[in-house]
Amino acid sequence: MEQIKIKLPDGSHRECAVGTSCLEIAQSIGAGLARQTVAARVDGTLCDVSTALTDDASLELITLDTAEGLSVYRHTVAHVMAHAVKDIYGDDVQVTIGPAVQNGFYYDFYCENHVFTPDDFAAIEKRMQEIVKADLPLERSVVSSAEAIALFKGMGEDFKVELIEDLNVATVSLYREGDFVDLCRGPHLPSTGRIKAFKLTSVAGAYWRGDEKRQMLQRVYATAFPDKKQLKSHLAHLEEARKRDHRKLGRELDLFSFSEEAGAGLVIWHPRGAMLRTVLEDFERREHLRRGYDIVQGPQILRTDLWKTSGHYENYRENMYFTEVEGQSFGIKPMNCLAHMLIFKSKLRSYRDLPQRYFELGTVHRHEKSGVLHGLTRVRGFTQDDAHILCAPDQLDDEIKSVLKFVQDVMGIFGFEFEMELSTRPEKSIGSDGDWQRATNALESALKDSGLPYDVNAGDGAFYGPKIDIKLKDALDRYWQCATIQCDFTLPERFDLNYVGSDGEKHRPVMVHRVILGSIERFIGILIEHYAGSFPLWISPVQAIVINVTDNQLDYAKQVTAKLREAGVRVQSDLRNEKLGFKIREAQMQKIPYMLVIGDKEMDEGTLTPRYRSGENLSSMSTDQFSQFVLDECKKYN
RNA sequence: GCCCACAUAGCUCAGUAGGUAGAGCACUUCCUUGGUAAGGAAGAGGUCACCGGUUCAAAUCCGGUUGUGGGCUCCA
Repeated sequence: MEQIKIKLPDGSHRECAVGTSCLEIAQSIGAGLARQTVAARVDGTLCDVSTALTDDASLELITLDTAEGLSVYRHTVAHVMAHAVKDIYGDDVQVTIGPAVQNGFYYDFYCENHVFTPDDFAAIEKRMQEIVKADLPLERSVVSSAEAIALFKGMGEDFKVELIEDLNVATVSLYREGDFVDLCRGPHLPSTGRIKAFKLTSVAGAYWRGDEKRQMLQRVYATAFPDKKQLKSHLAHLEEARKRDHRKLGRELDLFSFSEEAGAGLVIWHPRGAMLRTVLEDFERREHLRRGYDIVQGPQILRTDLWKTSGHYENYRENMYFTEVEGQSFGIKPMNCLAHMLIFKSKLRSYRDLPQRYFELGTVHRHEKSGVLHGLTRVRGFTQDDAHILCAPDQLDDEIKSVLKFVQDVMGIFGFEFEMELSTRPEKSIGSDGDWQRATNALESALKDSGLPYDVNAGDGAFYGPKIDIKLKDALDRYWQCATIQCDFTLPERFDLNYVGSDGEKHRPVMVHRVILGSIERFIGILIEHYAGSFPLWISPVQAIVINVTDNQLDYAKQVTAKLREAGVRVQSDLRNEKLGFKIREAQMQKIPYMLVIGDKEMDEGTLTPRYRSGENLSSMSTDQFSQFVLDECKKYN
């Protein structure tokens, strides 16, 4: 029999007979590997493990412990879910698409007669179990598009027909398991019996092909794992996320609220939340001054004509709030850059004055669509730590580098890791090739300089310039877009900004928009979940609470509280006529870092005994010692 | 904005053949003076989100509005 030569990723080669399947190669290497293998890549093309090798080729076996392998696994479970739904609801339901996603998979169904609810999950899961138990093989076949269209038309699957028509290819592949057949590129597990653990999680609406003008489908979300243990730990992870939900903690810790009367998406900061903000804002002001920024402040409203000049009126009017007084129309600012440009324009600028770095904790209002609002992370009124750097083109490089360093420093302080993305020139854009090149180079060289990995999103930049987006990773491994650095060639042009160069001629400055935390509201939302409400001492709105054991120490406890407050410690007291254990419990639930216990012993010694929220008791110390300790701790971040 | 669901005391939630409301915690008062995650008793607290409709009668059924949740689309 004719032999072929298969190259493996480690560089080694194997000889085998023509027609040997990928799975057989895996088996020849080891039974364990074969059990783990869910797909293969032959000469760079992903395929089923059953694929027969007909020629010399390179082969990579895709195992379940890789992200790709897990995706294949989940994709097969998605088919099983669609299969189960078709079995139960029959022709009432049309199947559409069902891909694997971040933590599981979904399948979109079209159905007019039935609205899926979590009450349906048990029945669907039960049917899925039966399909898994039947261990049906997934059989791949390749047919002409015309044949496939005829097949799906016959089944009344109009969405599949549309998909095939739009693919506009000669042949398509189908996967069949028992009597269920689905259009699919694959690859898939060899049989349904390989599925070990899955769970339906939620149901939601989704537009057909993501187009809001098209049919609304019913999306069933689910997740699947190689074994029950991993599924269980994933569900526990979700539970932990629920516990940390900033909307829940925001209420429990009395940080903020929303009011139906006031309007959606407008945050009402309670004393503790406002203190948290204040601490962050003070931190930001210090850090910006230290790095050569000037603090500025623009008005909340600006004449509508100005928003027409900037182009915002034309492009983002729908999302702006307007107000009219005495026949004059004003736009409530959705961004802070306009006033900053007016500052630059307020006098003649020399190249010697550059760069100008204007920093503003700027509160903006954007009318976000009602459906997108979410706690603090998506609101209609919020404050950005916004700065605009106006510089000469040859200064761009240094400026971007120092912004990136700034981001790095701040993220380190809060204990966030982050990822970065560079977005380059889109097709529709303004500005000269030279400008784009220079700006993109500046961004790229800063990224390289940082020594951190980054992705490139080619053509994903704003129409007015390239940008770097920074996504921070929180304690639950979720990614959040916060910081962004954007080069802008449009606004300096539109507002005719210029400076006098060393040659005595007028030149156009480049503008860099950048935020570090992004929106204070959003950042606080993320911080709450990142720390699960247990803020580090330096940002805790309440750093310590004085707790007396009995009424006997009432006066002394009041003196201690006053003294600590005087020294600059954010302190409160709980002097209620309650048992110590009860007051400790409440302080614990409020996640206050230090509980300062005062009984007769402390009163006699002139001390207090701090209890850290971990439960650990420190040794007794004087009021001065404690306040010094707190201030020293905070100084590390100042 | 779209799809689905939800809205009862400060909080978490009960309250289905339509007959004007209940628990726990929190709150107030009293008793208790107790050393590290809930001491005891009593009391007060609700136009059942809002507007309209059906009905002898609506927290309950219907429509609308506002808000909230899960998604989709969007995020200058």
